[in-house]
Amino acid sequence: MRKGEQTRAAIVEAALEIASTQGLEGLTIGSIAEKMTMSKSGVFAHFGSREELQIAVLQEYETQFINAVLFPCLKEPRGLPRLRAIFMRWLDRIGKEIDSGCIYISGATEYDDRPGAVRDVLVKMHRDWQKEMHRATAQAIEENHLPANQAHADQLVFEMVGLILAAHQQGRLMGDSSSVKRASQGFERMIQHYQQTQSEILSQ
Amino acid sequence: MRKGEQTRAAIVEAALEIASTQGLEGLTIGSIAEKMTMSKSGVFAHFGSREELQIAVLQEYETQFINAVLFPCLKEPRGLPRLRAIFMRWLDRIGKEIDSGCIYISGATEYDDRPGAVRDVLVKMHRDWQKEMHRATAQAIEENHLPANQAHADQLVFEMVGLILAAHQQGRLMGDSSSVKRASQGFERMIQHYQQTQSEILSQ
DNA sequence: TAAAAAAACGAACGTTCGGTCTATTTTCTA
DNA sequence: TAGAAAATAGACCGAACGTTCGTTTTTTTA
Repeated sequence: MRKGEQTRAAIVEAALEIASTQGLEGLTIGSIAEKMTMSKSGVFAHFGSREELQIAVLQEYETQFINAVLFPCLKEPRGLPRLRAIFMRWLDRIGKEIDSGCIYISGATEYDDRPGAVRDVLVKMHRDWQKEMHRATAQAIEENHLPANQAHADQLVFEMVGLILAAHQQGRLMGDSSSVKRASQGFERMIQHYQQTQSEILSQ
Repeated sequence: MRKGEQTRAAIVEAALEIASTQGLEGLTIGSIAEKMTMSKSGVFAHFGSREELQIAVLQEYETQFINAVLFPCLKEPRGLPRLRAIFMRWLDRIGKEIDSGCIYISGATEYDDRPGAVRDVLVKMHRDWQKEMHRATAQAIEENHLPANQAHADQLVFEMVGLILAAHQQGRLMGDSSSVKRASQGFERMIQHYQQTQSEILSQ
């Protein structure tokens, strides 16, 4: 019904804010209730379990992530321009999340060894996102913006993930204000290297 | 006294195992007590607080880490050989920790937004380790194994951190069995690139 | 070997957690 | 606008948490 959906959406939004700083594990029904000035049971009734609530938060994050990072880049030309745009928007978002935290990243370490529905959803989201990155990279190869060796695509995605993770950790834990710049420099250096490479290094 | 120190060391060891899989936050005094077949209060008395216990676990991890990763590499020739040896041993350790988990990495996301003594200790350990990496990189520059631009050293350390983080996440969360190989390929590619570079890209 | 010191125990504490249940209020619908 | 359905409140549960405390057992020392 109308009112219920409205409240549910507001709860998920509040929960996402809490989960960003406290992690999905630090997300408690009591803390949401307080933030919403509602009773615990009122919050709880919208989800049925904490697990469902955590999954709802993850799905909301995914929606926002795709809207903010991927969609605006689809108007860029296929190939390297689009790949670069995606990485830069991703990195830009990480930069903004240095204050708040990224639940994709915190969730990854929280749930990398905790089986269950939350982990399954999280893994799928990571996998889906990396598939998008892989597609953009493969297109850059098709367009001859990068040398024609599909084996490079996985490696490129892997290294992009690394640059993002480093930017997040160095920015948040170590207080390194130049971490975003370092990640973008790393990206440009990586692209430059692959463009020069006659694909003799990794194909072997 | 004799017996007390012995028990304390055994507790820390057991705690380290638990923290590896459950994280420093998932480390409870009850779980240690169970593993040690001791009473909760018996475990507790050795530390005085959970925070002290967590710090003891971190210090034990640091000792093991330095012994396993850094020390064996000091007999390698200064410069690139030693730098490469350090990275490879670090990566090798991460590979072994794909089953158990690395508390440096899980702790980094658990405590990146949680002020306190545990975070302070964790930050110092990360900082100290990155200083070691920086030193090894700077020596490689001194030895002319890498082009003479000290500005590169920070960037190299940053990218190495990224490769390690990616190997850990992809291996543990995504079940990617080739993550260690990808990280080592990334390292070699990075070194190769810096060796070719006439330092015109990053110095600007 | 007896006294002193250290180590370990076990019960209980106050608190917080996710979750349940019932009653009441609010919202939607016929 | 009356009645059905949905939403919320509030009291409560059992379990787990870190921590405290008085007591007992074990170890060390004199």
